[in-house]
Order: sequence, then C-alpha cells, then structure tokens
Amino acid sequence: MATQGKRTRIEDIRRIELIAAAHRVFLEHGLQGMTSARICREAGMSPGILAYYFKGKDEVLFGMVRYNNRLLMEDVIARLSAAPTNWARLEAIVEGNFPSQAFTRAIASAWMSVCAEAGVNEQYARLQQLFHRRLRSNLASVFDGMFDAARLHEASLIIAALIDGLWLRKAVADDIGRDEAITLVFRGIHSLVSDKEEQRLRYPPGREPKQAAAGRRRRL
Amino acid sequence: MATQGKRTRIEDIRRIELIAAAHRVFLEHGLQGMTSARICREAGMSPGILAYYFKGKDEVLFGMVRYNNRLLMEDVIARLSAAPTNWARLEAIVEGNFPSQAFTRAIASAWMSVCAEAGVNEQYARLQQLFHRRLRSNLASVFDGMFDAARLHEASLIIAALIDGLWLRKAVADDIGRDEAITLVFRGIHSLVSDKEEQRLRYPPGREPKQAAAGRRRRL
DNA sequence: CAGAATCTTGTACGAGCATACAAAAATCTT
DNA sequence: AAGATTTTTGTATGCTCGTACAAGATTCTG
Repeated sequence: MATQGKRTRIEDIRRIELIAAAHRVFLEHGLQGMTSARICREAGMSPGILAYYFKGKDEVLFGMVRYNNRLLMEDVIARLSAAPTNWARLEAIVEGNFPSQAFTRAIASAWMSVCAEAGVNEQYARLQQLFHRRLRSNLASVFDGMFDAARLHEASLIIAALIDGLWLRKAVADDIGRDEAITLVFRGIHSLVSDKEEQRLRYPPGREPKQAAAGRRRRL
Repeated sequence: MATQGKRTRIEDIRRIELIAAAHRVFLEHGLQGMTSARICREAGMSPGILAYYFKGKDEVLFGMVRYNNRLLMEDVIARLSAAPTNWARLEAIVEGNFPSQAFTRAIASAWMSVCAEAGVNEQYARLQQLFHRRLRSNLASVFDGMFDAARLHEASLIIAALIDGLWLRKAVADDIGRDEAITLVFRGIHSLVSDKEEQRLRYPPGREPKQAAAGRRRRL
C-alpha cells in the first residue's frame, strides 16, 4: 500500500516466474511429481523462496492451473475472433482444444491428474468446470438455431466429452496424433448435424456458397 | 511347495481380502489417499500384515486394478453372451461401461487417478490399454460389416472416447446421471450409423422385424 | 500336550515432503 | 557510504507414509 514503484513489480515478477516454473514442472512430472523443491530448482531459485512469495504450495498450484487454462483460452479466443464463418469458428474451437505442440502424452497425463484432483478438491473442480462450460457454450453458439434447446445441450455435451475422451486416450495409450484427433472430432460433428445444416455452417446465411463472409459473432 | 493343504488357502484368502479392502479404499479415497495403513484398517487387520502377504504396496495396487477391471469385464461378458440381437449386444456394452451403482463422482475420480498414473507408469498403462482394446473390439464386432475397415476403426474409437469423456465429466462436474450418459452415447451411435444399418442392428439378418432372435455371436 | 510352523501384531526406522526461520546478501534511502 | 529495508539462501523441524522386524498369538503335528 505504501510503496508501489518497485516492490509490487519484483514481487509480481517472482510470482510469475515461479508459476511458470511450476507449469513446466507440472507438464513434465504431473501434479504428483510437482514438489516445492523442484519448482524452485526449475525457477533457478532456492528452495525456501516459495514460502516467501506464496502462502503455501497450494497457492502456486492453483495459480498454475489458472495460468495454464488462460493460455489455452486466449488462443481459442484469438482464433474465434478472426474466424469469418461459423465453420471457421468451429475449427477454431476444436483445433484450439488440441494445441499444436501440446497434444503430448506427458501433457495429457498431467491434465488427467488435474481432473483426478478435481474429483476431490472443490477448488480445482470449479476451475475445470469453468473451462468445460466455456467450451460447451462456444460449441453451442456455433450450433445455435440448428437444434432445439434439448438437442443443443446434448450435441455440445457429446462433442465436449469426445474431446476429453481423446485426451484421456492420449494419456493412457498415446496411440493417436493431433490431426487424427481433430479429424475424429469433426467426424463426430459431421454425423451429428445434417448435411443441410452443415452447409449453413460453412456458408453463413444470405451469402452465396464459395464466397466466405464474416459471420455475425454471437459469443466470444 | 511342500504344503498345499492349508497354507495356500489362507494365503489366498488374505490376499483377496486385502485386495478387496484396497478396492473399497480406492473407490472412496482415490489412488492418492490409498495408504497402506488405511487398506489394512479397512480389512480389519494390523498395519504390518500387508508386507507379509505382498512384496510391497505396489503389488496390492496392481492387483486391485486388475480386480476392478475384472469385475467390470465379467459383467459385460455375461450380458453379451445373453444378448439375442446385435442391438442388445450394443446395449450390453454401453450399459456395462456405466455400471448401475457405480457411476458415481467418487468412483469416476478414482478412475481418473488411475488414468493419470497410467500416463507415467507403464504397468498401469498396459492394464488400461487392455481394457480399452477390449471395449473397442467389442464395439467393432457389433459394427462389423457396416463400415469399411477405416471407418470401423474410427467409429469404435469415437464411441469409446465418448464413454471415457463422460466419465471424466462425471469426475469433474458431476452434472450428469447414469441414464443421461447412456442416452448420450446412444445418440452418438445413432448419428454415426445410418437408419438402414441401425435396423440391421435391431433385427438380425434373415429374421422378421418384431421377432427377436438370437444373432450369431462374433466375439466375446 | 509339547514343540514347531504359521500367522498376526505393534512398533520403529528412514525417506520424502511442506513449511518455518535465522542468517546472509542485495538493494534502496538519505 | 552507513544504515535500513527487502530479497534470497540454506537448513531445521515436523509430518506422513512405506517397509522391516522382533515379539506375541494361533494353529498344526506327532
């Protein structure tokens, strides 16, 4: 409160460095192997530093999950706002949920450990639920008008679950690549929506086919 | 080797009791909270007993996962062999993957913790892969003849991933019930296969509609 | 029933971990 | 530059958990 010129800056820097280090450790060793000492070593600092900038390890962990989710969301948001058609929006959502360099077994298994923890720890659960809701509402906004309310709910849930299930398989068996996963999700979408509706996705209403145009954006 | 009359019997009994106790602890506390002491207490034995009958905790854990998977598989196998039509076989597979009393948040989160561990520990991975392969080959046997090889692969993978994804959502958000989950999987199946093919599932070839008959069984 | 084999108990040891903290180093202030 | 403040270090403490083990209880055997 008294000083803001330097103190807050260094403090914020260290906190971010530690969270970023925690993120790297997390992606390599999972939630389980994410020990205080390892985080500090990864950040190139002394083991005691964590207690100086954070109340405890849980605070770092929590910040890390938020950091991770923010990274993913920002990517999807950027792609969404640049998408000209609803179909492009759909591609943005699906591809954004399989980040190019991140569809890795190690990352999938780290992600699984967060989901396992979310089953027990209500704070993690809330973070994941936020994430899930965002995915589903993004999907629903693209599908809007194609189904009645109940089917809309169902379709977005099916696609969201399909995406999660593919991540789970990646963690367990690692028998699927990024492009394959994306193809499978689109196969699922394709079979859920009728051909006529799929055309409406590819070419926004009021425009000729073959001529892409900026679809109205409903949600970010 | 020398004595088999009593020794092996008591030994097997204790091992099974401990594994069953481990299973109960696992379902309640997850892989993380599954401590040696808790397992022994749950089994009504002394904390040291575990080291007498097992080489270490990992052996109990491993046996527990096998025990769990066997329970699930036996249920599916029993339903499968009693199924008169391919459609009934499909119902057996899908419903067997959402056991009546077991589609619980606690159980889902315990299951997630195994998947997370499988990403790191190759032994768990193999167990889960076995499980996944069985599910997919069961699905594929029902769908056989409806798709070409590539699409068959895709369809079984999509449905299997959808099932896993619904379990994951159960762990994280607990916003879905057993019947709802089964309905969603069938919605996915319905949209993947054509109406004509779906009829072929419901009524085996060579039989009149409305008259259920025993379909030939392809796989167990 | 005595002695041996088997089974069970309770405890003790050590490893790994989160956290607290005193001392050292660095930085800022005047 | 001297003193005050902030930042960093290294270590110590206490806790949880897996495992080993000696001693006690039970069952088997002759």
